[in-house]
This record gives sequence, structure tokens and C-alpha cells, in this order.
Amino acid sequence: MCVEMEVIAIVERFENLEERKQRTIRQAALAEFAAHGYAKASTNRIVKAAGIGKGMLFYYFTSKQELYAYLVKYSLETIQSRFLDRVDGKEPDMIERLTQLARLKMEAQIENEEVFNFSSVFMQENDAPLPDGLAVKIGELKQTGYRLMYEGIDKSRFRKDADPDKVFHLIRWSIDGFQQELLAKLSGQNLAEIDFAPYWDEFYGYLAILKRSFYETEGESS
Amino acid sequence: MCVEMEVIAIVERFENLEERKQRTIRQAALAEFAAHGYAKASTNRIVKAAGIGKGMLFYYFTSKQELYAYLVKYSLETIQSRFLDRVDGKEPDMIERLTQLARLKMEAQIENEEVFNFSSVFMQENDAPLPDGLAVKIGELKQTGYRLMYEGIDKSRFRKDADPDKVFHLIRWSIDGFQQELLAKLSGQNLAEIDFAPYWDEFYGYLAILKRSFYETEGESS
DNA sequence: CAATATTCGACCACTCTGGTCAATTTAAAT
DNA sequence: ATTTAAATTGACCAGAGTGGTCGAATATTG
Repeated sequence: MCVEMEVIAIVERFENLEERKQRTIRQAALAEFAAHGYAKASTNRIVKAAGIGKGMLFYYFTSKQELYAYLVKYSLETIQSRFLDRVDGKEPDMIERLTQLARLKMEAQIENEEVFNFSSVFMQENDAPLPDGLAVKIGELKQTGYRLMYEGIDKSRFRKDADPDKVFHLIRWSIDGFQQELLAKLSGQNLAEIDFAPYWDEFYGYLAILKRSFYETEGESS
Repeated sequence: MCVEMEVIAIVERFENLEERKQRTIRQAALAEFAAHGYAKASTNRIVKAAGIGKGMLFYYFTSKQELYAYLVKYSLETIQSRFLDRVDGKEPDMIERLTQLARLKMEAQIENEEVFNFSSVFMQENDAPLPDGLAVKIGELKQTGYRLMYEGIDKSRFRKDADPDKVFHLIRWSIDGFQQELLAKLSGQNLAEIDFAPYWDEFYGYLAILKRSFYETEGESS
């Protein structure tokens, strides 16, 4: 009886769900893992936040581990397609490059806030149980990010009286500092509701100073 | 009988201990609270790390709360006396001021690593049960730190073609960035065993560039 | 109507929690 | 040497929370 059985991976049950429900559960789980890390995250809190019965979580995923692995995979794909793929890694001007990175990351983050929060947690976590393939992919993502930030920058545009590598770092720290401080100020608010225009203006103000200070001056007219 | 009884606060039992043992227990507790925050910190792990029986912890302190409060108080006093009190809040030159802060903080941190790690945790934690007095003192410490970093800086030394407030932030972010990155690179190692000389040299290299770039040029000869 | 796919939450064995306390060792006082 | 007091231990407690199961109820489908 039933020689040819429809074998479906359990996780497909989840993927066949209507998007709305999938999203609710994913958000709840991402938030929980982001807030507590793998070990201390609670499946009970996840189901409560997602508004589903305890049984359903283990109907969609065989275990906490599989749920975690799914979330990591999902996050990697999201970051890749919604952020990294859109970056122009050829732009040689450092400030242009970093501005682009900042803008694209912000755009991606607004629509996938939990994913980015979660990613900064699992990128550091190293005692979470992950299938080898995913662990490798995390490493690759880190490297991609690194390349996008450091590779192919034309340092010859910097002022000649200073070590270009040092100038490079100073510019990076400045832009990072602005971003971090802005994000801290805005934390708690819903990013999607914020009008970023004035913050971008402020940002460009900083960039102008950085250019004036760290780039070779090219014809200083009044 | 025994009308005049020697009433001692329980915590004094701890303070009458020999310094060595006090220190061992304090370090274990500071590390545990720093790593997990108040709620998730485990008294079991503390006594194990400190090498004492479970009973002793509650012989010295009546509860986890009291232990936590003691550690906060101890940390505040340490930071005040070993760091803040030594800062010259009058130095008007921003880079001099921040250099001084970096150096003094580093010196204090080398000899009280756990205290500083713990402090950055309890300064953000806001659902830990603390006697009102201490909560106030934490606020005061934050303000002192803020003043030491921002107050009385002579911004007129900055280049005239840029908003001095922006320049101020750029310099701060640069120095913070260097510090953070260094600390991250050195994390895990025992700070006391590290020779910081080359790092200070590197640091001064950055400061020279910052001065050259952001300060008003005063007679550019060569 | 029957078969199948979903959904629920009570329940399980287990771990860990902050805290207690009877019993023991150590030190001090007489 | 003997009494008294202080210091120290870890087994133990009730309670909370853990990841995960499962029988029963409900929806959906053929």
C-alpha cells in the first residue's frame, strides 16, 4: 500500500504557508534569536509572539536547530539579494562607495529590520549548531562585505601628506560613527515611518567636510 | 542576656575578608554579570568560578540583588577614583583632551578590566533592581563622562571653512573608531601583558593627520 | 462521508533557578 | 582542655522554564 509516497521535507510545510503567516512567524523567531542568541532563545516565547500553538512550530520545523538554520539561510539570501547584489563594487571613490553602501543598506534594512538585527547576532555567535554548508556561507558573506568595503578603492585621491591607509581608516570610522549614532538615536522607532531626508542632508554635510579635509585639493576657488 | 549585641550588616562579612579572597569572588561575579546581565546571571556559576560553596555567597550577601548592588557601587567608585578623578577637564584642545581620556581609561582598564566590562553592561541595563541612590549615581556618572568629553572644548581651533560642531564629531568618531577596533583586535588577550607602545605610536600617527586636516593651519612651511 | 492535513495546548522529563539549612570544620575565648 | 562562636560546605527545596510530544479536535479535500 502506498508504495509511492509523497515525501515532503517538513520545512516545506512552512514554505507552503500563506505569506502573511510565514512572515509573522519568521519575524517573531528572528526577533527572539536576535534578542537572546541561539542557546537562550525560547521556543515558547516565539510561539506566543507569533500567535500560534506550540505544536505548530514543531510541525513546520523538526527542531529549534532546524528553525535556526532556516532563519540563517533566509537572512543570508535576503542580505545578498536585497543589499549586496545591488552594490557597485567598481566605484573607486571611497566616499562615493561608502555613501552607496550606507544608502543601500539603509533601504534594505528598512524593509527587513529583523533580518539585519538577527544577522549581526549570528555573525558573531559561534557556538550555534549549524549545518556546515551554512557556516561556510556565513564566512563568504563576511568576505563579500569586506571586499565591498575595502577593495578597489583609489587611495591616490587622498591628500599626499598623510599615510593613505590611515586616511582610509579615518574616513571609514567617521562614516561608521555617524551611522551608529544615528541608528542609536532612532532605535525603538519604526524605521519605515521615519523621514530620512534631513538625516541624509546632515550626512552629506559631513561628507563634504571629509572631502575637503582628506582629499587632494583640486583648484581651491572662493 | 546579651542586651548589647554586635549588629553588623551582612555585607560587612564580605568586606572583612582578606583582600585576595574578596577579589576572587568579585571578579567572578563581575564577569558573570558582565557576560549575562542581571536577570540571566547565575549565582551557581559565580560560586563555581569563585571556588566557594554556594552557602558562602548568601552568607556574605543576602541576595542576588544585594550582590549586584554591591558590584555596581564598587564599580562606580572604582571608575570615579581610578579614572574620572584623574582627568583634567580644563584642557581646551580637543585632541589633547581625548588623548588624555584614552590614555587614562586604558590605564584604569588594564588594572580593572572586569569592572569596565561590567560597567558598560549595567550602564545600559534598565530592568535590574537597584536602590534608588545607586540609580541616581549611575546617571551622574554618565553626565560626568559626557562633560569630560564635550565641555570646554575650544572649537575655534578648527578649520574655518567647516561647521565646528561637525568637525568635533568627526574627530570623536575617528578616535572612538580606532579605540574600538584596537580593543576588538586585543579582546581575549590579557591586557596587562600587552606592550602598548606600538599602538600608541600608531595612534599618534592618526592624531597628526587629524590635526593637519581639521585644525586651522598655522604657517605651513617646508 | 471518509480520508487527510492542520491546529491546538496540556503534558513530559529534564535542567536550572535563587535561596535555605543542618551539619561540620575552624578559630577564638575562657 | 573545653566551651562558644564564626565560617564553610553542599545536599536540598519549590518553582520556573526548557525543547519537544501527542491525542484530540477541527478544516479541508476528494
